Amino acid sequence: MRKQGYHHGNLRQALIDAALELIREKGPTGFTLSEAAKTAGVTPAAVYRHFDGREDLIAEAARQGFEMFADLMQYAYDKGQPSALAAFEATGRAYLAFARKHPGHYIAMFESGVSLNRDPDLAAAANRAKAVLEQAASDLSQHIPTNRRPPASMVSAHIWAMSHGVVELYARNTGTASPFPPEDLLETGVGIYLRGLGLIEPD
Amino acid sequence: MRKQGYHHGNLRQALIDAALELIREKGPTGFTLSEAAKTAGVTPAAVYRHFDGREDLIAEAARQGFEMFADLMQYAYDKGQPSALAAFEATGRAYLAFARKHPGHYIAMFESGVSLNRDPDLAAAANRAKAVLEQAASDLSQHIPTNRRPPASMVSAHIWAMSHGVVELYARNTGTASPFPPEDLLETGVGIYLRGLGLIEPD
DNA sequence: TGTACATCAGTGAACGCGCGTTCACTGATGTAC
DNA sequence: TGTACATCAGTGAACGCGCGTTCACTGATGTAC
Repeated sequence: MRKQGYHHGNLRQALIDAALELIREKGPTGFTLSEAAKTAGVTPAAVYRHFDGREDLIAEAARQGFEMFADLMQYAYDKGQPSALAAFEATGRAYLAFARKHPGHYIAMFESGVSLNRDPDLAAAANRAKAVLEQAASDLSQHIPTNRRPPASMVSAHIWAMSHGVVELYARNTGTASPFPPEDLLETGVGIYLRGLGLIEPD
Repeated sequence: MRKQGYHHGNLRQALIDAALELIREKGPTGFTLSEAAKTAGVTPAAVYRHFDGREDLIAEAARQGFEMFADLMQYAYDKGQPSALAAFEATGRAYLAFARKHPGHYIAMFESGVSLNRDPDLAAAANRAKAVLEQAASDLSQHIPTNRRPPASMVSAHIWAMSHGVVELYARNTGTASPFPPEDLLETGVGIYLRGLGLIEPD
């Protein structure tokens, strides 16, 4: 344990990490401030030096998650350029990849019941993530004839919904045996959807 | 309050109803056995005359939910006959309608963390619901040329995922302002998807 | 119909527990002179 | 460099609370004769 602060050395981040691990293991319900403190090797009271309380700790974990999430999707989007289609598909894949790689963050972000509006920083991070997907959807929409073009925000909502659904239903070990790997499910689902938009070839 | 049992008159169902209401209001986290008992006008200990404990009560609420869910989807499926497309679309709409009309049940079923395998009756009810959607997907698949036909269970999983995603992200008052009514979102999303399968006209 | 008895749904008190939070404190770290 | 002091991260004890669960009980309902 490297000491870099006064006593513990970055207890703040250690608490967030402990919280994320507990959330991942036991769900947002199972997470307790006391246990997070214990995991970090510290008294529950020490948490209050860094956070306003239990909710604040979860919110900060969620905020960090949204920052990473937005970064990852932005990176995928950029990497797919200049093809609007490649950028869009990469962004969708980044969604699932993030959920799989950082389940604690994902749960804190979407299942912990924390309000995105409780904190401006949290809201900003969440909006940034949403904006990336909307940008990708908007770029893509340019390739659809105007009269057949759904609003970009609707396309983005469809993809977000399908991604989230796949994560919740099939990318979690919830006893519901997944009939297909989640990645395949999302890939094919988005593929069929894009074909429906007339954006990829029918065959 | 009509008395039809010994003292309370169907306390068992009253407890389930109370649990559903509490789950709807406060989430699966906020639900407590004690409060459900209080709502039903009874001592916490009385719950143990009818259920093995807290988990068992939630599981029973979820089971009843899956029964209704399966019934509703089956009804929608039947009503859409003999058109495979109409049956499929009606089934998808029934999904969202159920989630909107019975949020307590929906949460107990999909967000309470209750394992579908803890009880054979619960598992059976859940499987019945799943089977209806798979049947609808299978009927529909017959209209797709064999070489371009994805497995019916995959189509069913796509629709389930999108429906669940719409419910979780846009049909709940989670502060995330829905850009479109959830019904429209699901309707258009499924429509685009079906077009991608070549099952409805491109225009 | 009336009485004695059996059943069993719900009571009320008690339990041990872990929770989130508060508070005055302590003692290691950092800083001014 | 050395000393006195200020800062403040973390302690440890305490709190009130509501939780799920148990237990011996009570008393209303149902039943046998």
